Amino acid sequence: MKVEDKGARSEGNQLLARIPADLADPLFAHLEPVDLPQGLVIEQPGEVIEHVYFPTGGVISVVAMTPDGDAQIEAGLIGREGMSGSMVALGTDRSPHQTTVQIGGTGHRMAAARLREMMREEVLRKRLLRYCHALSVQTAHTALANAKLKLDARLARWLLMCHDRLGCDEVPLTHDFLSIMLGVRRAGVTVSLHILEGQGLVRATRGLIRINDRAGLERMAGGCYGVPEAEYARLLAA
Amino acid sequence: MKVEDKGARSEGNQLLARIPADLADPLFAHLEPVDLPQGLVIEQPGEVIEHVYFPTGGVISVVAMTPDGDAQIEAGLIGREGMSGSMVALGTDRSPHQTTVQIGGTGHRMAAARLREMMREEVLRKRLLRYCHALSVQTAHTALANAKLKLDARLARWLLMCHDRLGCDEVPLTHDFLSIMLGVRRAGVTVSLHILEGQGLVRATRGLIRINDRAGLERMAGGCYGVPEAEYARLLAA
DNA sequence: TTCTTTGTGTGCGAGTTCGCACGGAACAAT
DNA sequence: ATTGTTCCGTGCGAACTCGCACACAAAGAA
Repeated sequence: MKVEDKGARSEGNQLLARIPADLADPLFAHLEPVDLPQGLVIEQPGEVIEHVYFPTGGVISVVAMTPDGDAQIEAGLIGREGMSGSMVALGTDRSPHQTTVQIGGTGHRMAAARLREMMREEVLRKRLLRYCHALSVQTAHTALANAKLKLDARLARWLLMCHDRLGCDEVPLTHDFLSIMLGVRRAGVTVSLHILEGQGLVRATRGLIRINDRAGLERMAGGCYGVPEAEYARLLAA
Repeated sequence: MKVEDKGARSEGNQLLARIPADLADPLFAHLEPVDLPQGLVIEQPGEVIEHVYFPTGGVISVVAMTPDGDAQIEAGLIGREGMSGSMVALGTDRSPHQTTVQIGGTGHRMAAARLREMMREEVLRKRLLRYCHALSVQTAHTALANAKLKLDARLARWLLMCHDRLGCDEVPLTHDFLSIMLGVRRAGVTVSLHILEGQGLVRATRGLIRINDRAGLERMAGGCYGVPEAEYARLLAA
């Protein structure tokens, strides 16, 4: 294996980065590179999870829903900083949520059974459990945003979280997709985007939103962006 | 130690119940019975958690907030089925949330450091991590309820979750307290309670809400109650 | 090109919650 | 019995989002 290989594989996903070499080798032996096309359903509610995914690009979202499926909302956003299937690390093989690829990208996957074995390694276990905590803080603040923010602000927050994970100023999504994530009307998203555009924070064209002013978006999100991100940084960054 | 003692201590908190005897004895040696008066602040955002609490009565709530504290919402409800300080089990000693006693009661507490040691025991670790998962499902569905339900339904859901944890039809709370938990106006709670009362689901008097019709409340909550409860039952009940 | 699909812009009435504000009722303490 | 405090009921205009509906525009297929 060439030196770049290790660098490349470590850089791709931040959860898997900075793992000690003696652990990294067996770990990566169980990882399989995968494509993550937009729309791919990774987990279905109540169904056994076969693989967990470590994105290196793109965005995955966890959607909480009622059993009949007539109400749904995004409860978690996952990119190269995290992983899907965190509940496997918590000792269960399924969950009542649906998980899909929001923005296409790439990543690595591992059989859920392998992950359960690898969790015996203390370094990895600690890291993944801390991520579970960070993810649950994110979900809690989504609950906060859903309850207290108006649409413009929620949209700003969502775009910021997406921007963090993409590492790129262009978010390839339609208003329709966003409206599902935020649990609002498609027309409402259109209007709110105009407000953000009016302030020069973003620029929207057909199926694409370009982030122009992060600081402005953070202001717009009114204190509801940042706490989960800080918690992640505290526990899992460099 | 008398036989009843073990029965009593095991029955009190459902997370600690049904722990094998050889583990239960060292575990309970580290537990200290405590009173949980309404209003007691158990955790402050960003401050190190000294103890984790296993309620045997009453209700504890986890509140997510912005750093300045001018927006806050309940993100988790904990009773005798669970514990406070689950993030200690996930490997961190603090969180950005505030945790307080909503409805006074009793419980046991353990030093956070002791819990970290006890987590080496596989049986306990598995059980607590599964609880972390159940709690995060609860938070996700709170996000769902906050986004999609109107106030009557959210209130119904909240009362149901409280009822589960109290094992008693009387919820001793003021409209003001409820309004903070739900992140709405106090007056809004008053009106919504009248709607529930109008349908004979509850009966409210000064500082007290009596649950009359659980099934009716579940209908009112429109599918947003039940999923986290089922997940808990699947993973942690008998 | 022409047609079709998909995505976006807009309008309007209705429903929900907000913010504010005040009156009255229950309870505790003196 | 009086006072002070907490809690509950109510009203009103403003703000936000909804649900529905339709026109237009851009991209792709025939």
